[in-house]
This record gives sequence, structure tokens and C-alpha cells, in this order.
Amino acid sequence: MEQHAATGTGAPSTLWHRTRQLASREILETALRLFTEQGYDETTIAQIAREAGVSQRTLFRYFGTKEDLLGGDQDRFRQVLTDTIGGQPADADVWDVLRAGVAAVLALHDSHEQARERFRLLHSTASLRAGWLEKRLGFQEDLLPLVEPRLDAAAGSTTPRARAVIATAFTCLDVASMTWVADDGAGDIMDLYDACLAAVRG
Amino acid sequence: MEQHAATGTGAPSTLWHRTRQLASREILETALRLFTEQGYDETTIAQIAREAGVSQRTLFRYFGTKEDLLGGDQDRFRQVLTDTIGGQPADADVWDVLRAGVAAVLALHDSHEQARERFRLLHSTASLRAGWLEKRLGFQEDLLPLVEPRLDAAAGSTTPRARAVIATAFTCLDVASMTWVADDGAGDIMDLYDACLAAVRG
DNA sequence: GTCAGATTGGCAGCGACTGCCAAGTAACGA
DNA sequence: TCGTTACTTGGCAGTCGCTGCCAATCTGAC
Repeated sequence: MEQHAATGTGAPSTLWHRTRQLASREILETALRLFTEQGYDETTIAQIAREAGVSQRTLFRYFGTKEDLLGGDQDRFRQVLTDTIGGQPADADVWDVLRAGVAAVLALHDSHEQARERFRLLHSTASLRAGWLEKRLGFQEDLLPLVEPRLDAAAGSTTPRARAVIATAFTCLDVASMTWVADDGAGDIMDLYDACLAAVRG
Repeated sequence: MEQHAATGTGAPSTLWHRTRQLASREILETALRLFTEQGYDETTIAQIAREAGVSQRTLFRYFGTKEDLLGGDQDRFRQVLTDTIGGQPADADVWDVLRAGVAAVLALHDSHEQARERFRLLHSTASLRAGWLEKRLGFQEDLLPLVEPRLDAAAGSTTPRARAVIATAFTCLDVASMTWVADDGAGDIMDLYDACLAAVRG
């Protein structure tokens, strides 16, 4: 039970589960607040645990790593991504398919402000960036079987080409979000995404 | 003096420097051997220091982090990259310019086998991958001022477009090296790079 | 030979993270 | 209502990467 129960499918809603969810939210909010106030690296697990009113040991049971405190629900991200991309018409263009996936995960943020703060922390903290990039690699591999069949098999091995295409899409998302944060959240991220992709595929 | 002196430019060649270089090589070789034998995560700094005959403290003075023990000389990488790209003709195509940079840094490995082993470790170890990706981001930012002037300023802000283009090149390098390792070092990495880029820019 | 400056190793400590064990508490049956 | 059971919690010690500090040692120059 490393993950906080997904809200939606027949929640058992016993007192236990409700308490767990409450504690989970409390920890998450405390963490985001402290990260925002004093920076990610400057905030220790001990401090988050103290202010959230739980022990370090318990905090690590809810969230396996410090990064998870900012990353949100990684499984949900993965699922939305694969569901969206897997649900695209079989004859759709690969780039349109990936674009739909990117748009879907962007819609996962609770609010404009939350998105901006997360992206801001992400792009300004080395350790977080590294962690995100590593998770990103995992997502890219998940997408591989969904994207490969959409490539022309006659043009040689599809695996490296699919990897390159997928990674490029994520790269454009990263550059877009970085630019978006630098512009203080003005404009639409997807427009920036399109601009980046156009620059690459020009 | 965090960095082992570059061999080449008028080495002072005092006993000190020679001893330092020797110790440096000894540590580096011990580390690579242990990483190869038992894996990166399974090898502790204590073990490397013990087998290399130095204290942990000294090891950390030579190499600031565990990753540096595999990554080789990061400053050299950066310099070769920027020199090569900066030295390309002003009217050359951006993609050709970046291709030249990629080829130059690939030539930095001592041997085919060393390259393969490094890439193998890199692509099979999560912590190393994350570290590389983070360093990569740094290199990409270094390249920004060299690439931006080569883009059409009339088509809007060049910064995000340059970032996207540079990151795509590195992405193709990563996918190419991954594929190369999977193929057990058969073929030429640059061919794989070209194939990846073609898939993206198709 | 001696002195200044650099290098080295040991030690204590920090922060993320884990395993283990005892104490506490919700849920369920008798 | 009272256990009994199953799960959660917190504390403690320990690992590993990494850093600061200090004393011992060594090198090169005078």
C-alpha cells in the first residue's frame, strides 16, 4: 500500500481509508507550501513531517521518496497518458496522437497556479529536474508499444524511431513549460508546444 | 583543484602532479572495474576507496561525486562540444552543426569497448541516467547562445526553438546509443543518429 | 635543514531512505 | 461488551553519499 487510494472506483470509505486520505493531503499540502516558501533542497523531510504532524517513518510510507511529494500521483499520470494515446484512432498521425497525450496530462493539474508553481520548482531545482527526466524515460518506454504500430514498418526497425519521436514530443513539452514559466504563465502551453515542434520538424 | 589536470597543455610534470594523475587513474580504473563487475548501485564509495588504496575523503577530493567516477571529464566534454559547434561556418544548417557536435563528443571515448561499457552502464542504471540527463541539460544551455543566432529571428522568439532543436539532437544521440548498446555495439552510432533524426523530421 | 604550503586521512555529522520491533487502534465476531 | 485480529504508526538504529574540520604528513624552495 504505497499509494493513496484512487478516488473514484468504489472507495471502501472506511474510517481508515478516510484518515489515510486526509493525512495524505495534509502532507502533500505542507510539502508544497514549504517547497514554495524555502525551496526544495532547503526543505528537509524532518521539517515536512514535523509540520504535517506525522513521523518521518510514516511520511515515507505514504510517499516513497521526497520527489513524490511534488510529483503528484505518478500512476495517474501514466494511466491518463497511455489511455489517451491508446484511445486515438489507429490511422491518426503519430504527432497528433502524441499531442493529444501531452494535452491530456497537462489537464491533470488542479489549477493554473498549481501548474505554474510545480513547473517553476521543477525547472529551477536540479534534483527535481533529474528525477522528472528519469520518470519521463519510464513513460516514454510505456508509450513504445502504443506508438510503434503507428510507424511505417517498411522503413526499418520501428523501435528506435518510435523512441526518438516520443522523446521529441516530451522534449517539446519540457521546453514549452519552461518557456511558459519564464513568461509567468502567460499564453497557452500547447501553443508553445506547437511552436517547439514546428521548429524541430520545420 | 577538483579536476584532474588535462593532459596536453604544458604539464608541469612535477612529482606531485604525476602522483596525482596516477592516483586519479587508479581510482578511475578501479571504479569502472567494480561498476562493470557488480553494478553501479551495488558498488559503494567505501569499496572503491579501499581497493584503490585511498581514503574516502581523498576520493571525494579527486571526484566530487560518485557519478563523476564514470562520467569522465565533464569539462572536456563541454569544451569539445562548444568548440566544435562554435567553429562551424556561420551559414551552415543548424542540424549539420549539431551533428558535428555529436560526432565530436562521440570521438572522445578512448576505445570502442570503453564506449560500449559506459553506455551500457548508463542505460541500465536509473541513477546514472538521471545524472546524465541533468548534465545534458547543462550542455544544452551552454549551446543555446551558439545555436540561437543560426535560427530565423523573423519566425518569433528563437530561445525556445533553439532549446527544442538542441534537445532533439541530444535525444537522438541517446536513442542512438541505447540502440547501439542493444545491438551489442554493431554498426555506427552516427548512422543510428541519422535514422532517429530522420524519423523525427521525416 | 627548515619552513611554508599543499595533500592526506580520520572523525563527526547531515539528509534521504530502510528494516525491525513494539505500541496503538479500527474492524469484526463471539 | 469484550476480545481477537489485522493493519497502521512511531521510534530507533543503521546504510550510503557527501561535507566540514583538524591534525598529521609530505613536497618543494630557501
